[in-house]
Amino acid sequence: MKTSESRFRRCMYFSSNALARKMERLANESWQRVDLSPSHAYLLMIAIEEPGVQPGTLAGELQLKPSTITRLIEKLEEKKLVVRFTEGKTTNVYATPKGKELLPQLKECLKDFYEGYTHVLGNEESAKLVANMNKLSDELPG
Amino acid sequence: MKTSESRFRRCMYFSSNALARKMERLANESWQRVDLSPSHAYLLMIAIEEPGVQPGTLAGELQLKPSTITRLIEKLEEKKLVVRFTEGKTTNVYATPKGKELLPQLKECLKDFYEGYTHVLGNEESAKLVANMNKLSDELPG
DNA sequence: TGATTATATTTGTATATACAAATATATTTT
DNA sequence: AAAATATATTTGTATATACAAATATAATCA
Repeated sequence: MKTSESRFRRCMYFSSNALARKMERLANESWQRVDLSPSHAYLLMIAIEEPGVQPGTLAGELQLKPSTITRLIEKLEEKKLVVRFTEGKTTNVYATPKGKELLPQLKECLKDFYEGYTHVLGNEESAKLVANMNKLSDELPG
Repeated sequence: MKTSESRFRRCMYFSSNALARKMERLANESWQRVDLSPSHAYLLMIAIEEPGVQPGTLAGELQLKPSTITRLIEKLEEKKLVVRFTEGKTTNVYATPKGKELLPQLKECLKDFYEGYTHVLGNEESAKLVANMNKLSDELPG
């Protein structure tokens, strides 16, 4: 059944969740080539472009909770794609050479992903949709 | 950091996920009064209004996978809010009297939830946003 | 009618994320 | 400088959902 045919087609709860899951699925496919989940891939990209970035900053950029960031970094460390140095209360995250090598592939995946969804609504409409989702997100409590 | 300030503010992956999580949070608050998660509450509402509804139908209406529906029903059965009768390959789900009693409260929660987000963009813009999210969802593969 | 295929549901396991509490350090106040 | 407070991160645990395989039944075909 299509979302637009469900009895809850006017409910943002279902629409936003259904869309997010579709996007998750699409993004997973896009980053499968580098064997990373989308969130891991985005985190790695930031760590490459912003050496020494701290978990708190990553949480802000990725719109995730600090505890989630810790878990993401752990996995990337296991894969030897980033390293973490803790000094005092702060932690700095750096991409390893192995991680940095992935950058061109990561950018390719990103491009594929964007193309995977922008063609549906077109460039302009997609941008508007994202902007409205952001507006709502930002003005909602929490 | 606001979504609109993140370096990925133009990326649907983050926008849709961030919005869905905000909605999840808001919805959880709305249905806390009846001690149900939003998905459980919506499932119960359908079971009340459509006695004997089958898991497959619920999956379509709620935009969730059948396996997820099974898990939701299990929990509602534990709480004695629905019962399930299996005959052959089909299963029918019915709200119990205890479940039916909740209907007025469920509708109240639903109303609160809607009000919780529609005021941000206004009625019309909210409707448009939902419609666009549905359109994208429906036309995406998967 | 027996074999094959299709449909409906459930079960075992995995992923993505969050909440709350714990830890550790830094900053401010008195 | 000691006490109180604030900040950054991690850890233990929980939730929501999905995937893949298993189970069970029904429908179709040969």
